Amino acid sequence: MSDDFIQAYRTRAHRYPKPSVTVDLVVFTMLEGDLQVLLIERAEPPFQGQWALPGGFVRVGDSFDDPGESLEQAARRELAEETGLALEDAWLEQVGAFGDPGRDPRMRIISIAYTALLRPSLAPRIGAGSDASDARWWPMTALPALAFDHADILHAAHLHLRARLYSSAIAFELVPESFTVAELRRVYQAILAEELDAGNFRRHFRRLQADGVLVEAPGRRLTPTKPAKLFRFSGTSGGGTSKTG
Amino acid sequence: MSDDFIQAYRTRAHRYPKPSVTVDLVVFTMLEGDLQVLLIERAEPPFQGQWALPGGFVRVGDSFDDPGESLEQAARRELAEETGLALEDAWLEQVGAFGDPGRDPRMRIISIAYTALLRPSLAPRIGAGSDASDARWWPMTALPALAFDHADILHAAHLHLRARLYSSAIAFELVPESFTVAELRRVYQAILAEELDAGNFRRHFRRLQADGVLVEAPGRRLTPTKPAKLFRFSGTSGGGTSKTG
DNA sequence: TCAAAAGTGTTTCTCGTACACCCATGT
DNA sequence: ACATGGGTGTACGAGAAACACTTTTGA
Repeated sequence: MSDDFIQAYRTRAHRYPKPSVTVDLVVFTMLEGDLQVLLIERAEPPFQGQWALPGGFVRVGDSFDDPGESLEQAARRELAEETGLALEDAWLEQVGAFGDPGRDPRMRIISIAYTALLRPSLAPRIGAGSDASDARWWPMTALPALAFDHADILHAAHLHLRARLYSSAIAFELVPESFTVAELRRVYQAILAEELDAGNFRRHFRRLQADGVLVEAPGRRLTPTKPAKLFRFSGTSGGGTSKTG
Repeated sequence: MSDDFIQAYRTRAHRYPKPSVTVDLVVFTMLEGDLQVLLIERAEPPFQGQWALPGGFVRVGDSFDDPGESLEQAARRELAEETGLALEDAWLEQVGAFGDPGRDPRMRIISIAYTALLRPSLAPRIGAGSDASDARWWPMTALPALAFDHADILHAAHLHLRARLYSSAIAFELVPESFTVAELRRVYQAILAEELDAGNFRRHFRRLQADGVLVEAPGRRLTPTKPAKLFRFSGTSGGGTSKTG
């Protein structure tokens, strides 16, 4: 195809106004037995002082040499920037696009939402720790009012997580390297937001063990009462990603 | 918030180049016993002469008076334009966002993919009928090479459909007003791309009937052999939509 | 010794799967 | 009469759910 054609096309396309495109992140972790989300306190209007999902603009690139980044790359970059951690292998999946006019009062912004899971061992290192930080974890059971349409996005992300809990290796992302049956069960309970029968969950656990997904790990976890056996995830996958780019 | 602030923000945001945003449609129907997709033959480069998903730019609106359209509105508008039919109540769900740099060789385009279902009674009215048309139905079992990353999008849409088959009223969208057990089964089979045991499917059907989802309809379907009972979907829902806007 | 959590077992019900079989009809 | 597809019944197994129970520890 000719450069002329490309130029003509671009001119035509530019007649239509373009939206800004951002990625928003719903970062979950397990803290204090609760499923928690990372939120940022907004320092500027609109919604000044309210809490919002972390996120930022997708880098598009304006030259032939700079093609810009993919949506998932943008999400991973934002995740690294917001948490201050190197998280190349974090679990990340796209939730969907949110683009209602008026969702941002300033201008038309279409946001691609991603859900990420942060291992609980890393979670305390962001927010809550440094007092100067405007980022902190919020338990799903006690969320503040959210800016923009972020409550909708968070809700969709939670549904996404729930839907994939049993068909994906999600739960193992929210548990220490070695974990007990009860610890994994508490992750399931936090994601599903309902109690699970300990005995029945044990059988589910057994099946995972029989399938080779889980194997025993050395040592015991000292609990308030009876010490519990330890297991670890034996999956070769380092954390899957989703359909889009 | 002040107009000054908005203006300052917009100026800042405009420093970054913006992508174009489109919606792409994966329109399925049931024709000749096969699941089929609506494709458009490209008249211009790039990918001239190849087949692609229908779609178009999201109307963003550039003034305060014109807020533009939502993503779903854009998808419905394109659906109506491409099919030439009034389809306000068609089943439509978002699949996800596709935004890899280079997916369109001309410029950075982020596309929000939607899946739609078109009743088989309406399907023959577009494509194939008028010889001047560049749109036609393609069976999923014999697809042509697709332009851009549309093969990926189509694949994701098919997965989406499969995943929601049993948890949504999808199948009833692809069947006549009254239908037989075998007709519904063939829809399931087309979507799942696998054979289903007729007897077992009948039991699934029975459950739907017991739950009040399906009710008997008057008359009989004359088949090559034994006439079959007719049923109809008794759902009050006119066709659900999904998470985003 | 008592509470609490780890860990085991049992029973019931539902559902998916496989498969054998009867029934009605056009050719 | 017979092939074809509509329609029915049975038998097995996996797994969800409810729940009673034993074991091991710290306090």
